[in-house]
Amino acid sequence: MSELATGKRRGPDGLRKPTITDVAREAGVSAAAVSYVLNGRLKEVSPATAERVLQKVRELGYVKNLAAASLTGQRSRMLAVIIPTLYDPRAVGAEPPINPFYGEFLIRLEHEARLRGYAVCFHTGHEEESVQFLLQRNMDAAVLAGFSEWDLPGLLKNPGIRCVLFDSHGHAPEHGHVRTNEQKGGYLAAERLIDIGRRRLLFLGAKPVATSDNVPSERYRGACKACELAGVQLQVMETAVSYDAGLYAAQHIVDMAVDGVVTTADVIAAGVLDGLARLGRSVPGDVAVMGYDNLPICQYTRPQLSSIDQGLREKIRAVMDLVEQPEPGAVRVIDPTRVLRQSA
Amino acid sequence: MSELATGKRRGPDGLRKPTITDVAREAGVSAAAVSYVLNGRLKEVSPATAERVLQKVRELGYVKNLAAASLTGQRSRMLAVIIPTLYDPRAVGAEPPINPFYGEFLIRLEHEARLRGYAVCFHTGHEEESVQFLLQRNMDAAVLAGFSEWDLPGLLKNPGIRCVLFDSHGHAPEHGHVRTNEQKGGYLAAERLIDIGRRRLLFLGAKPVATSDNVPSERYRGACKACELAGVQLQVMETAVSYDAGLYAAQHIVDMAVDGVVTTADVIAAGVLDGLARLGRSVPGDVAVMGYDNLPICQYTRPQLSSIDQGLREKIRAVMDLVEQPEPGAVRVIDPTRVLRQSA
DNA sequence: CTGAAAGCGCTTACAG
DNA sequence: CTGAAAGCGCTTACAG
Repeated sequence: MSELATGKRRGPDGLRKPTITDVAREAGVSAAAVSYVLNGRLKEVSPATAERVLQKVRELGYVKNLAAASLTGQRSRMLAVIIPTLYDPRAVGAEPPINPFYGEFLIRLEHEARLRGYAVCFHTGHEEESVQFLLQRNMDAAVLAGFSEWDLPGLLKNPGIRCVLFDSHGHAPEHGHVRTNEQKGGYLAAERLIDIGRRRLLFLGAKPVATSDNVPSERYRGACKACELAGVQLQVMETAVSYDAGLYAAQHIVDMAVDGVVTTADVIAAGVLDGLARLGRSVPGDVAVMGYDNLPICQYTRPQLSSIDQGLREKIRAVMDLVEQPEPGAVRVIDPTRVLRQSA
Repeated sequence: MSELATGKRRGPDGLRKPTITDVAREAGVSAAAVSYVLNGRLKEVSPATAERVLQKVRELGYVKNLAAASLTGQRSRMLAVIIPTLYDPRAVGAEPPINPFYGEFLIRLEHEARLRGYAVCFHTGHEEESVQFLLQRNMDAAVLAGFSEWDLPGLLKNPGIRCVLFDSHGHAPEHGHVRTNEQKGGYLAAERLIDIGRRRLLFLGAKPVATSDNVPSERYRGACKACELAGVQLQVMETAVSYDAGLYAAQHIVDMAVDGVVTTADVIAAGVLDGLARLGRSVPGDVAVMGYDNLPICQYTRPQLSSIDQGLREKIRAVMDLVEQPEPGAVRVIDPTRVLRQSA
């Protein structure tokens, strides 16, 4: 308490963290001069002074307090990632399964962000909570991942928040957007099944609503197009995005006498694979299955999952480009690719 | 530029984010009064004033700037997670595989932290970089995940950083520690293999150095104990923590005529499974395999992986307890449990 | 090239 | 119960 109440942060050794004032005193210059040196405004300061300051910075182990710096209107070089749909809302309370895609996404984004000098915070709360989070912490930008139309308004009409929308749908002309060509992804998945002779296809995924333009719906539309071109039948079944949902769907797949399945996530496909195995069906013999995301788990399943790779690396770079150089209304669409393994 | 230079953050609509001063003016009180209300120090302020302030807060959509608040010595309610070993250092440049365990860890930690009012940032850089990161951003605490003796010194001898060490080894008596009883984990894994009649075991994992006390070494020691008790042979092979490393190890497993494998990560085990399949060996028939971590991928492999569950949920709670109530030198050791599936 | 001053948004003793 | 003042650590015009 006392150490905090005084406003002087002290470590276990009782030492105060050195401030810009300490450095200034030690170097015999003003705090302003130190600030100039630290910010590379070398024309404001003589080389000799700069050298002396740098020397003291090293000696004292001075590190700039970015929270204070951000207060004066500088950028905080901190970035928030908001992911509202991380947990299956139906699984509240227990330990809900997590789509491993988001772990990949977060960690790879942090890597790219760090190279560009940004720190990343992430937040999985909903609407109101996220807005508070962003406003409170003075974030330079927010990466909104997997948002749909109805999640957006609160976030977007708040002043001072620069957003980049990732795999999100909704009207946000002031912000940048990065997404995969989802229609093409759905098309590639269905096309593969058709190419290997399947004629009764099933689309399996979260809310594939034909009237909306969210991610699963776009993929659905792409799959439809492939099926229409080939004169092939496409049924739909809504499921949660989880292994268990896929497991559960297997019975329906058998009942419907389907011979090819397009999923919207590798984890769903993994569940389908196991469900079908339990029911004695062979994959891809009886039913061919396409995953989506091309996660590492595609290698682990038996048979290994054919999947759609969304070009995550490229998307993440596009996100960071828009964070650094905002372009209101910019839309970067990355083309997905098909990765064939054993399941289709 | 101009908007930032003035220090007034404006949104796309040109509105300044309301500050405590704005609220004070509107409510006809001093900024101090608003601060008191906001911080629940209600005895400092009359109920009528409090009501008026709260009313204006709502009206203006005021949100406290936590960066500013943390400057005056308050807690920032922000927490850093540092994970130095996230990427395989050998795989620099390319897109290195990520152990999915860390994604789980991060996401579940954020969930628990959020419930307790903390935001979480994470950082995967090494030593110097991490120290800078923590110092610059005024973090309340750092969760150091997977550190070994040689990574620690720089972080620990810096003033003002409260740390909780997670699955880490090294001398840090001023900080709290949370870990699994790794010896028991190794013991449980080897014991299972012995129980099902295996007599030639192999330990497969990162740096299982018998002289050190890092995580893999502890597990190794546990496995040794089980083998000694049963008079069973235990060989060792060092591998990276990845699917490919496991795949690669399969040939050696066959060459060594081993009939049971203890791994230190589910991803390694997944690779072993596939490698053995390619070589025409059956699991668990010819070789039984134990994973470690009990990740969701244990369900996806064929055969499904028997594994050691490290009680992540409980560990995360312990971490947050120590973040909120530091106890220098506290060591919370969680017992792992064995989860049997098909591979052993 | 250098320093004193004012300000960022917030909090906390301290007088009234 | 309330307000004016000083301060947290930093930055930026603005005089010298």
